[in-house]
Amino acid sequence: MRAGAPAGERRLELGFFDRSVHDVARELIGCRLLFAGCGGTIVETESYERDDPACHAYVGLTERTRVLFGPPGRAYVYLSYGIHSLLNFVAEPEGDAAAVLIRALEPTHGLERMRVRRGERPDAELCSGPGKLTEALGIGLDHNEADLAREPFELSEPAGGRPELLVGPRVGITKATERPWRFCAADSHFVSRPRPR
DNA sequence: GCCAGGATCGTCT
DNA sequence: GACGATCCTGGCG
Repeated sequence: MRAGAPAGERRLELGFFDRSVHDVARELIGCRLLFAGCGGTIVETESYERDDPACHAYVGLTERTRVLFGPPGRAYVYLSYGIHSLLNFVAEPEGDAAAVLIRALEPTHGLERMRVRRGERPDAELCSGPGKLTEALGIGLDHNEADLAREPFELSEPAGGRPELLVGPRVGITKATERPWRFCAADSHFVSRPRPR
């Protein structure tokens, strides 16, 4: 028995990711993401599909985008602005490139370790952004292509019902900014930017 | 509280 | 050689 999933919680199967990336992004809200025992509840995601100028796979198959075209249920980690590692979950059947960017967590597990990695600051800011949460959890480029169904990842369905969602335009991009593919938990105080309304 | 600017490096042209 | 799916700091009010 590891620390983590209490009895009765369902782990996410790889099949969860083998469908529309937008459905995956929506249903990830409220799920729990742990990495080596650190993490919390997913409260903000964005979806990126292949026919989407903001998606890295828009340019086609390259060494960098290979993982996006690969099987669903893998991690896609890349470096943003030369500084921050951003975590994505690959979705849709093999051959269809798409991914969900994990933008924010409500921290619930491994708080002490996350505070050490992030430095002393309010817990509300531990994981309230895509670069922040990878730093808090200790995720880096080394974890690109990692299998999300295996250690050290641990993904599980919401224990209660799914939270109410807010949907709006994506953040921090310059192309296809109008597509409503950002999903937030309606009642969360841990999102990375003002919630859409 | 808000905003402008800089850090830093993998990837593609 | 340019460009980011970001974050933090400092300056100003």
